[in-house]
Amino acid sequence: MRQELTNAVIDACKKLFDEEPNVELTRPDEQFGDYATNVALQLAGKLHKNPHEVAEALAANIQERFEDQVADVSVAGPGFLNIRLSDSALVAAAAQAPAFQSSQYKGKVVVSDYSDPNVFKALHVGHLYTTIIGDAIMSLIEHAGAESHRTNYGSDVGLPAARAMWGIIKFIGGEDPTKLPDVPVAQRADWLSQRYVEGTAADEMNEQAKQEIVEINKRIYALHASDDHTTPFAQLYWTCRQWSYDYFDNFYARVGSHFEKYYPESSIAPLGLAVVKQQFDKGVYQKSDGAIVFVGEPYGLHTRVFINSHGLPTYEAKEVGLTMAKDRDYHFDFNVIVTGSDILAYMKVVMKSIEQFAPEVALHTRHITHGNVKMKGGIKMSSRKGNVLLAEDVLDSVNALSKKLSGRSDEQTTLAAVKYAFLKQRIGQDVIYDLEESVSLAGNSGPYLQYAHARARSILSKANQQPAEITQLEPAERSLLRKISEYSEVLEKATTELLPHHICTFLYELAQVFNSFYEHNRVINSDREGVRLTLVSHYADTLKAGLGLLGIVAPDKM
RNA sequence: GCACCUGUAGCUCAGCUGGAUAGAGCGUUGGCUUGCGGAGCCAAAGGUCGUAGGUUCGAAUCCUGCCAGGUGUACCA
Repeated sequence: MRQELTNAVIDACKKLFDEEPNVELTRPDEQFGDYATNVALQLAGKLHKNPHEVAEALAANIQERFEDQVADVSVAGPGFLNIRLSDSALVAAAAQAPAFQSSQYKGKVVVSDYSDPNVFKALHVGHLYTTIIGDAIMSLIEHAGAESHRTNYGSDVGLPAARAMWGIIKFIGGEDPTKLPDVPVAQRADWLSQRYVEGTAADEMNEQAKQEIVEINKRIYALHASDDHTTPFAQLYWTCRQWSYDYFDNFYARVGSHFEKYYPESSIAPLGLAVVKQQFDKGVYQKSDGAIVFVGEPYGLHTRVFINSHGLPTYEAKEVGLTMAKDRDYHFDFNVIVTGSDILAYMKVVMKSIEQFAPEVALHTRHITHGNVKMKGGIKMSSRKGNVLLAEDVLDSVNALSKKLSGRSDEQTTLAAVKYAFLKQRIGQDVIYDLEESVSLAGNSGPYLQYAHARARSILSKANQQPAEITQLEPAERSLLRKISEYSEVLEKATTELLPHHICTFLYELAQVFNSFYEHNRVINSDREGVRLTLVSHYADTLKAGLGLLGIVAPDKM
């Protein structure tokens, strides 16, 4: 309906004024109508006419075209054209399947990587955030018709791994894998992250430890190169590495995420190294101070090291390897990478270098960046200092808060609260995490929406009549249906911009409209029960669909 | 220094491809429960949209300067 109206407005402008302006139908305040456009204001200046006259002429023309579907076209304010649909047209618009197939994504292969935790380190609130964001973005793309593949770039080599290994060896008093069973299963993840913190501290404070860690770093690469699983050092490494992956899997299962593939850095580094070396020979990369770099200055970027002077690949070379591996494995149409905004500049250099030898790969890669999660007061967390808020602690503390409120522990409510709290904010800026204020269970929150859904389902389950076809609407009913009809437009916007927060904003507004309706209008045992049941049913389905895209369960009871 | 991002109510945020009285939540104050689930509803107070200019019929939204904060700026990720 929206598209038909848009076309009609354009056509009317052509016929009446021989102009083809940019027409966008917006959703105005309800008092003005269902759709509005400012074309008359645009044209008036150009034509040197009074905007009201232009608008009046357009209004009459548009009204003629839609006898049944448009109830009213009026001119208001400085010259806005306000269109009000007839009840039957509104019913039809709202009944449109909430499916939205985007031509941009339909049938396309989209591969993503996000979350990207480091082996040996604990998952902190930042991982939780990036996982939730990444999931929602991929849901949107998937829902738009893409064939999606979610991957996770887990780092298991490099300096952080070396620091952790140093800490492990020091703690157990030597390269002795038989000591590992002493660590209780439930504490493995915590134990590893402690060793990492110790290794990092030593690396920064102690010159001898620093030397040892450089050596360990080389040995880790070497054991991968020789596929060593037998030496004590290798056994220590592989066992602890597996502990980390088990821990990741458990956590992702808890939040409802699933990655079809891990790309461990160890398997990516050789490819990155090879590609960079190969392209070095072809002149893409250059030698500088014993390292291999990409010179970014000609492109307005800066120069970065891809292979360091020890011959080891840096993050940049690994990122080259990862991108090429994803293309090799999936032949993607789109490659989506979700990370914190702190690596924006690096990624530009990496992609610019890839563009030199695989332009289509670089062109089809979209790097989405988000802000950092900060503590109340804007304090930045640091895993190196060990003062992080762990991902699981966030969930556990919200769970405890929820239990205090409702008297029982409910993981679905907890996840809804946390996911929604993170998703409702536009992606890009830092988010402040505060248990009391940010992760709320009331107001504009996930649990509010779950509750709203459960109430609606409860009404439906207690109904006496069957839902009836809507032929005519009372004002409050119309407001509700009007809001429901916005869903497909919101979905389109969220998908086009890859910004899930638009869905949050809409769902909350929708629930508010419904709750207000519900408070003032009886459904069951009213003389309009059948019609209202249809509305409630439609509303509940819309809520459920929207929450589903956000990765939030919409329970029938709670 | 340079580059990028941010600055909207006490707090946390929407609104930003220019448009009709700048909106929510939390918090504060006051109402609503013999009725479909009160995690709810209704209402009030609270804003020179960082600041100074510019463009425009019209600017929170676009442009420029300034102020404040954040991130990045070669062998960490």
